[in-house]
Amino acid sequence: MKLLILDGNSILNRAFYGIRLLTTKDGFYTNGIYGFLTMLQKLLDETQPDAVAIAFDLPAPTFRHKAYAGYKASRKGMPQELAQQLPELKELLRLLGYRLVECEGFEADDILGTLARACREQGAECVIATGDRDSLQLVAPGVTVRLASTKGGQPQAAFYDEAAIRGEYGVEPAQLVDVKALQGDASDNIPGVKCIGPKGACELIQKFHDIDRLYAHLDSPSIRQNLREKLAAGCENAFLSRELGRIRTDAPIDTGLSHYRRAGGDPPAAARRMAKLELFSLIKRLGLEEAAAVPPPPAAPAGAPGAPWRAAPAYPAALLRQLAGGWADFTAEVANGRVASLRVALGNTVYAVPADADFLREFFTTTAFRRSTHGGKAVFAALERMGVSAPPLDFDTELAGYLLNPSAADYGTGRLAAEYGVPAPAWEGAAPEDLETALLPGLREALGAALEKNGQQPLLREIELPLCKVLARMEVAGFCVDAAGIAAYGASLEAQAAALQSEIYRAAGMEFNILSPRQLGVALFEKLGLPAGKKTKHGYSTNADVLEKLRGAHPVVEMVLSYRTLCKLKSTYCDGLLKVAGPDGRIHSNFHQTETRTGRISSAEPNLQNIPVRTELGRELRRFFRAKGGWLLIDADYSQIELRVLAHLANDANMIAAFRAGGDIHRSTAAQVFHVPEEMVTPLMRSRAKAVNFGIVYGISAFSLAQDIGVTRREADEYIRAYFAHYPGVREYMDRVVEQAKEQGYVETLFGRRRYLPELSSSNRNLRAFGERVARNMPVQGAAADIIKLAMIRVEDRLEKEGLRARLILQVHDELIVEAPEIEAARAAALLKEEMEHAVSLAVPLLAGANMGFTWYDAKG
DNA sequence: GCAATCACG
DNA sequence: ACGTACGTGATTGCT
Repeated sequence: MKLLILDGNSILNRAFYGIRLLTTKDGFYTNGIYGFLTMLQKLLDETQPDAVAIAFDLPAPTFRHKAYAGYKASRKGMPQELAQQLPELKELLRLLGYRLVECEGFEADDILGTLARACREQGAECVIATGDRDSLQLVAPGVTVRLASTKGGQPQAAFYDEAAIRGEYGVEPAQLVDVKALQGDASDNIPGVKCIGPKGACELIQKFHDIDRLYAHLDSPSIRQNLREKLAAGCENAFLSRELGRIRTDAPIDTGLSHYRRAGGDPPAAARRMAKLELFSLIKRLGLEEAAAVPPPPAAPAGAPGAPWRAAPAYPAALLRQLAGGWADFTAEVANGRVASLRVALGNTVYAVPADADFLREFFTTTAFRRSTHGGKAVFAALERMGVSAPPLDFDTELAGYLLNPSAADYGTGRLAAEYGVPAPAWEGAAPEDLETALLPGLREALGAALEKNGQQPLLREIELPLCKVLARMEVAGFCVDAAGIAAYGASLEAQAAALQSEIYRAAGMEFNILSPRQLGVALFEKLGLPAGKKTKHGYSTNADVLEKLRGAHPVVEMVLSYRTLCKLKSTYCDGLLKVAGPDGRIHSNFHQTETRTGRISSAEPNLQNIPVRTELGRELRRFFRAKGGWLLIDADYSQIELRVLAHLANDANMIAAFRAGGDIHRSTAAQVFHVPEEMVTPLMRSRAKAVNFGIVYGISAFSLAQDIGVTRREADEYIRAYFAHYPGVREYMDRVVEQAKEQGYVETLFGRRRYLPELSSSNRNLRAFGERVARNMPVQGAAADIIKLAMIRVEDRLEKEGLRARLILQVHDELIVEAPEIEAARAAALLKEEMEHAVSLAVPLLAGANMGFTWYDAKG
């Protein structure tokens, strides 16, 4: 028999402070629960116990409080973020079948002691898991303590048996209580003897065995006079401390060890509770995925909700007839980039149909029924490759999940079903792909209702669903590249880097890996003795900001900066892009539609939204992004879209007037901030004003603005003050949006795109400040994202309606790139600019500039 | 798998 | 007194 005993409060504490704050989308903290259950699972794996007892403190005072009024008096209560997790954790543990032990008047420690004693008396083995060294006094033959701690942020665990304690303290476990009697314990407010620390206490107990004998031999010549005086003065405290520190072994609890075998519980209910807490990775780790699904209601007549499901083959024509007037909830099987078959859920049957282009054309264009799937972009991409053109879908469960909460980790069907309470289809032994299809009707209804409640249906219908198709077309189209040109450019970068490398070694007087921040730190700050600035977790910071300040200090600094640039361009861009260039000579990025928390799209594998442009060397890369033979690129970008959105949202008369006047907004801001007429604005003033404008959108602080533009904090303060004085509407708007976010728990864009901000109710001020900045920024960045999405939809629509072959190939947040046959280019450019500028109507005009060229380099202004 | 760095808007 | 701009993705080094 082996019993695992957990010190519940101690482990929960460790978990809470050891793991960064996690919350559900509406702000319930879960990091302690997550950490506790992860740790418990690890303990079970490690110790393989036959039974488990989990001890918790009760809030009532214990005998220790009665014996000593100061006991734990200095201890602050649990922060509210932790306290709210405790009842939830206990309930989860009960549902998982664990036995919790609490005892009025006693602490968890005493429960551990009592159970450990029961194990010894009954010849059972016992492992105590805790984060508290006090329990080490319980170590005995058959009783070990697994002590959890954190070392440099990393969780550590140490096993203590008798030998380990002798090794570390030089005393027997039972003597530790005497050590503590002398040493005291600040965290429990146990006094001990003044001026005696851990070392002195151990030495004395090693010599005298316990405090009784120590005080009996206080006149011993081996004790120095001033130590003797301190001991004498602290005598009463020492004996009181020992009583406070001694763990009791007689708490009135159940000591029948077999009663702690795991039993009962309700794992499915536990899994559903975890799903509500959005602890999906935990569900997976505990192997409860199946159980997490909401159980189907009891059997019902075929076709009714809850009736058993089945799979069946279907004739295409018959299926189309059957779907008429209703919804087609489908999944598509894509093979070799083509749609091979469809599965359609209808009346508790999943019909499988082989797909050819004719059937797909009918299925995806008929107005006889509505279509919904999970992740339609892949379907549209496959249809595009098959030459099937289709209107947008009517629903998409993945996109709906994203709109309901853009901060979720993923949008898997199982996860969404658990979160939104969609019952699992009643289907024993179903194939996974059938099961997913069968889940879709219920998911569509639940998510549709949630969207409706939020007023987000238009956002789905008018933006995300049509955009999904545009993105698919862009992915399939790709961007033509000159692979040979990239390779040659890469070879030249490599040669430059190699030359620079030897120069750096010579200048530094040593060879090391320049790309290793650690080794570079040693070289710069230890070998060369340059003044170290900021630090990172691992040592010196060596980022560009730090090195920039050291430029003049040593010639090697500038070389390191150049070396980094060259390596970055070579590895990320040349090597990276060549790796993914397709056999068609084009690069096909993936555009992620459910990735960002603001509503932007992102680009990956490869990322084409971060191709260098700010420095000339990097910008050269854009010469290798080109139009195919006989075609041209058109690059159009919005001018100051975020500031224009801000002017509109804040309804600030001055800012609106500035944009309507059509001048240079940064110049006009500079004139206001520096109290000079516009003609007197210098380039430096303008660039500082530009930084202020950016900062405002990001939720500025004077410190960061000062850092960014290299002025004192006081000056930055003054700029911000002047800014708000001249744009009072902006200040009012910023205050209003934060206040509203705190009331509602979320912010939203003009179009109803939401982001929940649990950070705003944190007791951590940094986190709260972050939440406030996000509250100011998201409605601006998000609305700009909404606007360019609308523009993309309208551009593609117009190009198709006007019968042009030109098409969108890339979006870079405020910039659209179209590839057009030369003969269409002028028309396409005009159309592009027009649709971008008229995507929405704001209080200020939207302006877009368009350029043409054979390469991206030339087309970008 | 994470931290540090750096590319973009 | 304290930490400090919003949103991404890819690469490298290192545990």
